[in-house]
Amino acid sequence: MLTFSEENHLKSIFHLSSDPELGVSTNSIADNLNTKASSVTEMLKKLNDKNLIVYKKYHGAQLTEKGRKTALNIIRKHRLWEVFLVDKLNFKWDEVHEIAEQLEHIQSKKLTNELDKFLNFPTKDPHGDPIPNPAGFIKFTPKLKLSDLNIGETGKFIGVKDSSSTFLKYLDKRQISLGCNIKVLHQEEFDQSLHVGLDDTNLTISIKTASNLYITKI
Amino acid sequence: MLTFSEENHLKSIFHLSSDPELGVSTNSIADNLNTKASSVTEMLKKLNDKNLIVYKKYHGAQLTEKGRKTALNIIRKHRLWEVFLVDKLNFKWDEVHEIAEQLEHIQSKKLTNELDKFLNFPTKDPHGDPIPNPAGFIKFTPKLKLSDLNIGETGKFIGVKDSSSTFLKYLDKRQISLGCNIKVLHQEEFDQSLHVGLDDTNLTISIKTASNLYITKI
DNA sequence: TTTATTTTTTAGGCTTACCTAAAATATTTT
DNA sequence: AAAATATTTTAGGTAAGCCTAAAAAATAAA
Repeated sequence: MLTFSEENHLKSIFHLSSDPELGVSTNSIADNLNTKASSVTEMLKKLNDKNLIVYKKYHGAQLTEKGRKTALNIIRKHRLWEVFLVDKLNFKWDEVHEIAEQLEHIQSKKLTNELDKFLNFPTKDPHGDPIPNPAGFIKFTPKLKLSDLNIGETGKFIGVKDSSSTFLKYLDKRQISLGCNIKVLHQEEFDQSLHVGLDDTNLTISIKTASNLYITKI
Repeated sequence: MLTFSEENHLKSIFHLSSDPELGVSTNSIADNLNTKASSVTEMLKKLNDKNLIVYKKYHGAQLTEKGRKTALNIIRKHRLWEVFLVDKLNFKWDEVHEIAEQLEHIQSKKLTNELDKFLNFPTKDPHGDPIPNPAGFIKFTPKLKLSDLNIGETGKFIGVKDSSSTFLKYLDKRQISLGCNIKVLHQEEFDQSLHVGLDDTNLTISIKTASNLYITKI
């Protein structure tokens, strides 16, 4: 049985592992968890002793298979609870993260699996992120950003990079919602902002917004 | 914001307060929470400083109005989650307590109230215990035990005193379930065991079992 | 109403998970 | 490759929540 803090560190390492070959740096974990590097160092030693990560002084941390499975189980719970909150309890997609951060630590295999069944085995959370299966398998879809498209191309909006409540609410306001098709019509030279077509309307979005929208080309 | 330990102490004091005039003893709380008296003393001081209880050295603890409201909110969450687990996720009534002990600490007013709505505003948990409303009001029903009935009287089974998984599973096995009517037919002189009528069948139950079944006379 | 027993509190320790400041190591720049 | 900078670790400290053992107070028994 792991503590909340141990679980949070594992989750953090998972999210920060872009290249599984490279170690995740102490500072980046500290940033991610709003703690200090010295606290992280301490925790890395402990997780290493528990065979959840491989940690070499001054060279960051990598998840072991056991650690990865553990992290994915926490992420599975987090995302299932998010689906529950949105689909069953009338929450908006910008309101669920904090609560899921609490719920993800609840220990009960049966609970997780029954919840999964109750929700009809969802494959994505409300932000478009994939939900790992009970065995810890997760299906990644290649992540193209809207800003990567060329003029004239169309993408289907499948996820957000920034999932802050601020950004999510902004998308709501502009009626940009998961699953919609976005066609890049034109790019302003001055500030790189994009004119895009969405359903029957046209709108202008900043390059910053565009680079936070994940899409698949269609 | 209270810690889990603070919340558990408040809940414990609430459950142990038979007479609201009398203080709850340090030892009884320690027993209830599986800790030691010295740990409880420490916590009582802290809860007293936070105006959640009134604590006088050597004279136990009593909840203040604020403490009572806080305790009832935790109990509300606990019981709503129990209903959720049984009604929506196929849990049995003997499987829900441990998980609800975890879920009761989740902080989100909106979550609690939406869950309440989702469950159709239940008034009782799966063991027959009343669910406090959002304002912290709880409706107690007078608790008569089956063992209090006279021969020939009938009671409706409305709750359990002992809610251990062992006892609950035993009741399942004997098909004694919440809401059923039980008529006391005869009492053995030798061991006080009761012959009772339940639906179309007769069965014998020990006096210990009978004194753990709450009923209302009908 | 003393004495014995039980209950509760105090004193002092331990572990976890934080922290700051200083030292050690790694990385980047010149 | 030496110096400057950035990163990471170590050393030492704090608060919460637990513990054991001893002291103090309350309660029960003689």
